[in-house]
Amino acid sequence: MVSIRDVAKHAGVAISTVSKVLNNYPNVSEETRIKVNESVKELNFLPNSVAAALSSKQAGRIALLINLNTRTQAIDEIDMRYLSGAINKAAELGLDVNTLFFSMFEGKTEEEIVRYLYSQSIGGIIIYGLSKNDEVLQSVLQSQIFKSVVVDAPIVNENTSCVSIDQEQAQYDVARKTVLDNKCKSILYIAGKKNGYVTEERIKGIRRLAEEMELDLLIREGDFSERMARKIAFDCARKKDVIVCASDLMAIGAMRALMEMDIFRPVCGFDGITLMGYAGKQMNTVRQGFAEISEAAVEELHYLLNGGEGRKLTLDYSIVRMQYLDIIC
Amino acid sequence: MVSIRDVAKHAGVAISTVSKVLNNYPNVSEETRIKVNESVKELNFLPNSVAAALSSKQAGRIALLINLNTRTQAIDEIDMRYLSGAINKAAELGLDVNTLFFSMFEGKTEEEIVRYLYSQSIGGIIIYGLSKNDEVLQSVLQSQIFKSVVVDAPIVNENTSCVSIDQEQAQYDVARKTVLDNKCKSILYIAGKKNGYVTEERIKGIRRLAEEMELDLLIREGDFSERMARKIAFDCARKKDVIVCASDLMAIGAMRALMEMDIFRPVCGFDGITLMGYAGKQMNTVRQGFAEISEAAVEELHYLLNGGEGRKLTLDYSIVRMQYLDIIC
DNA sequence: CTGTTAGCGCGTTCAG
DNA sequence: CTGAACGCGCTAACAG
Repeated sequence: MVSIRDVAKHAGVAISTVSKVLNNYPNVSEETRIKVNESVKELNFLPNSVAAALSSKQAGRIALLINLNTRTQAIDEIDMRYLSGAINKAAELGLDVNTLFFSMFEGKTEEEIVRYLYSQSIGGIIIYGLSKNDEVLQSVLQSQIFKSVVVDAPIVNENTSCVSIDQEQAQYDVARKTVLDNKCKSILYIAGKKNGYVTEERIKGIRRLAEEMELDLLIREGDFSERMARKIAFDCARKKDVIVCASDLMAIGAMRALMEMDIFRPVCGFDGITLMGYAGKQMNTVRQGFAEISEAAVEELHYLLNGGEGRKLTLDYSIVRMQYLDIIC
Repeated sequence: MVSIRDVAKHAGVAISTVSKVLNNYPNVSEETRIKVNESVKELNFLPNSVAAALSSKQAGRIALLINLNTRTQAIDEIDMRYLSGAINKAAELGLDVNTLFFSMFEGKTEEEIVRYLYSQSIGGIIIYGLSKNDEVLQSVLQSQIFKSVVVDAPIVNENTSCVSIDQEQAQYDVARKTVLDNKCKSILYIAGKKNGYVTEERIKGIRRLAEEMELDLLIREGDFSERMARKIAFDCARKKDVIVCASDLMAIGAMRALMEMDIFRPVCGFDGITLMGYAGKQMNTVRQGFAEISEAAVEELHYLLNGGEGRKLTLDYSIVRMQYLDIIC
């Protein structure tokens, strides 16, 4: 295994000089910089990230904290895209990644969690799927011990950024398109989980639309569950012209109910997951680029780790019509 | 941050003694062992795994190599279960995990891959979804530089174990049950991918069944694709009594075709994924415990890293009937 | 059985 | 602008 020492010897300079070149420090002459870089290439040197982490004390190691959805298991797709987006981007930026699940911290205190992260020499974390009920993780964020990026939850402080699409506007847009396409006068809105940050934003969006277009609006809580959405649709769909759902999964549930009741109502969803293809219908949905969101989160964490200050980032989305052939081909 | 030095001081012993206790080395008296353990608890000490990895030179760091299925995106569920099973078990055993995707190694040479793994101080790898076409990864395994566990591919040598269910028997079992339940005389078998290790085993299973029960057997390659399976079913389903598919996803495709053709044929699948619920029908399938398989793989790697020798492990499976209500409730 | 010592590979002062 | 020297937290020989 070729180490930084070998490179130094080969280039005829000191170890620290090599280190400076590798980490793009200023005080190195262009001449030696080139010499070192050549040696690096010739020897195929790749710095040992473990040693680097130990030495520089938590600089390039980050943790991905994922809230695996064990109840509604069908939406692994979202977590998987988050994961692969983050891991790929991290590799690109030279960050080491540690994937962790919320379940590993169940019943643990804030102190225990912090200690564990310390023991892994972790300097920054990205949190996916945080809800208001995760008090312990919330206080880890508040403590600001780690640089953090929160996906889809509005938490910002000096060391914490948040990344998300504009949920309010997206819900407004997709619902508006569906309403206009079908000339509706009343809406059944099946909302998400009670304490979800995202849920509230989306409700604001649908409320704004209803006001602007003077639509009759009925809101029910679907808890992001297909089954619940199905039940709600059974109970309320007849009375309304269109069904707007806060997730694709719930949209599937609603469509099931409509098919069983043998009535037609336009339905729209939210997320743009592939699973949609299996419902056998087509509909409007908000396509969130989960991988892209995750990549942005890693970049943002990288920025924080390099001294940046916490901020709120808003990403783009698009309204698309999903249909069977789009997906399977 | 409390380090091993603090523990040593607190317990009134040398640093190395603490290290020995932590790693369960033999030459320590029961007395000091207890003393040290008490100090560890009092100080809430958690060893820094990065420093340990650096010092002990690749001992507790393993890589998960996952072949993300980008074409048929619907089966993220399987990879997700593999991942969570492995990560949880690794945490339990005190192993550090690095999650990597095949795509990160595309176009890379064996040497580059090895160097990268070295740079991460990785001592062992687990490979999911390896096929005969992945020549570079194959040669990494052959080189035996890393202790390895291969899931679902029959590669064994001194430093490599493989873990899998008995594919041949499982295919035999699920098809047999379906045939007996429906009194069939002929089978359409939609097989998997051409160069898949698993595909061949399953074909053996269906062949054995056909011989034993004197059934007419037609085999077609479905490439694990829903769309391909749908097409095959369109072309061949009428002529046969039952459709046996080498994956749940293909079973969905076949069922779609049957519905469109408005004919009935019993269908059986393989995997037991949740996605099945969305097909709206019920059928027999082989339930593989993906998380359990993955846990076993990590345990096996742990065994190899501690000096064990490569071997072949076969795990259990069950034949189940999947149906809508099972899944959503 | 215990303590001392020397690294692991790298980052980072601080003289020169 | 360069290089020697120290330390990160831990493991592993070796001495005592």
